[in-house]
Amino acid sequence: MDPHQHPLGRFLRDVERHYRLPDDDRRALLDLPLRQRQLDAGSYLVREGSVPSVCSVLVEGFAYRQKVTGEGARQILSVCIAGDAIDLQNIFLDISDHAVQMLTRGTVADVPREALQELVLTRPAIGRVLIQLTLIEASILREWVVNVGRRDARERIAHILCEFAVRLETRGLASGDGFELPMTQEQLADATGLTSVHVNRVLKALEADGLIERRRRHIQYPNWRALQDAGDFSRRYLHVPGEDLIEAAI
Amino acid sequence: MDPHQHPLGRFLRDVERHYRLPDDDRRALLDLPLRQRQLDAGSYLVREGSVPSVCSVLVEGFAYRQKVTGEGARQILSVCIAGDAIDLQNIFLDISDHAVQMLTRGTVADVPREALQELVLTRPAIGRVLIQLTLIEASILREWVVNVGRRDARERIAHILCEFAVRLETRGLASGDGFELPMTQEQLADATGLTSVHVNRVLKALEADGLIERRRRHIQYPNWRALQDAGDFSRRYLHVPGEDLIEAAI
DNA sequence: CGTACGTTTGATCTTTCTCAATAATGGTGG
DNA sequence: CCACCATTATTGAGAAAGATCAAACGTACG
Repeated sequence: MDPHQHPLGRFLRDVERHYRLPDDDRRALLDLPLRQRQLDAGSYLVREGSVPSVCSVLVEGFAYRQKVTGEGARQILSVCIAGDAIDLQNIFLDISDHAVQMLTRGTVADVPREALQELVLTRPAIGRVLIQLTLIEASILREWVVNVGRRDARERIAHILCEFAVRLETRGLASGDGFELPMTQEQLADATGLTSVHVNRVLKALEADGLIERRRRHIQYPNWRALQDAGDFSRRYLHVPGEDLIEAAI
Repeated sequence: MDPHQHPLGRFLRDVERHYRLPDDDRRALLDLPLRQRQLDAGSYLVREGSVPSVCSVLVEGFAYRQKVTGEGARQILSVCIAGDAIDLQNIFLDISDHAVQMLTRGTVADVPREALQELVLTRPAIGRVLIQLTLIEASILREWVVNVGRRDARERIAHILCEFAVRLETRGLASGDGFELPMTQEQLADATGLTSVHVNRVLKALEADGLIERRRRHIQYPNWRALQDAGDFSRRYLHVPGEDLIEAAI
């Protein structure tokens, strides 16, 4: 069976890149009951404070996690791309501590919470790999704390662009030396703890310095090495499987 | 058996606050092979890039997670308190993406990685509750991204003080309206993305406004409600068990 | 009792924010 | 296909939060 036909195909490919599943475990994941939904940009997948009953996987499009402060400032916490499980958080926590919203139009597959819980707890291979995915998300959050806490605006923007590039490429959603940035400059600002005005100026500066090229939202990096340096970026925190070698080779 | 006698006693009490374990699972955790170590402030529990072979539980004292940028700036990612498991991250990830260092002198109990892995994967109740703990850590990280990304200095400091107060009190390590802050102002700065000079000024301002009182590192908050407001603090993200009620009652 | 570390204070400088206005851009109904 | 509208992007000028630099002051501890 071609996993691309299945709504969870991209998710499963990512899972198995991290840990190869026994046939019956893969089968069990593919046989999970699910309901697909088409969603517009801006629609909520999870609301802060809600009690989730499903666990969604992003089939197509982009989404983002988000929290709003008492003063109404928004902080974006992560960007989900096609193939990401969105609510691993909520499998075993009863109240959502943050919101998830679609960034673009897209498709999600909702899986009943209990069904996934059961697979995680009774099938060691599935448990292991989903824990791994959860831990990688936490690793990315740690890097975001560093990004927002200890890097200046230029480094922050360069860093987040590098992260996108690597994550999209790993998923096969971008090729070579460029990608389509799925967010506005305002959203980029909310992800980096800056204002949209400043993001705009930094993007122009990066462009002026030849670190990126832009046509609308399309970003290219003619000098990938230089962009990584500008963003103090190292892919280690992404825990991309099989890339310890790459890191060692550089 | 009095869990206080056992090195993992505090950890286990915290675990069971989240999810009550069957007797044999509790037994299995207590029977885990472990080696205790006494450590000085500053000693490393985990180094970035290392391949961990043990999973440590903090028995006594404080520790902190940390990452250093290319420019040498340090960002503290979380503070571990007695009873915290330190390397849940590293159970299923092979290379550590950050360092963990003792904040004070203290004691840790090292558990072989494989032994804990096995318990998590074969005993659903243990798997469930350790996943919960991992997810709560991720929730705290999200709040830290917000803190550092979208709050001003005064809010950041007030917020982290509130977080300490609640976490320490929950563990029975602080009582009523005060606690001993286990870190220097410089470390507080590294946790909040500020400079130590500015942290000092903000602390004085909070004191001048009657939000905190200080004697050395001892912090008191005569007006707990006001301190929470100043820090835009809500305990929801800490997922303290049984406190949905409290939140609802306020 | 001196040394090292942590805290406090002042003066100045930078980065980034704020406010405000203008220009592109994409989508929509006629 | 075109005019119009709502977003989004861009630019400028001034303000502010926080950083930096430098020095003095406490306090614990060997």
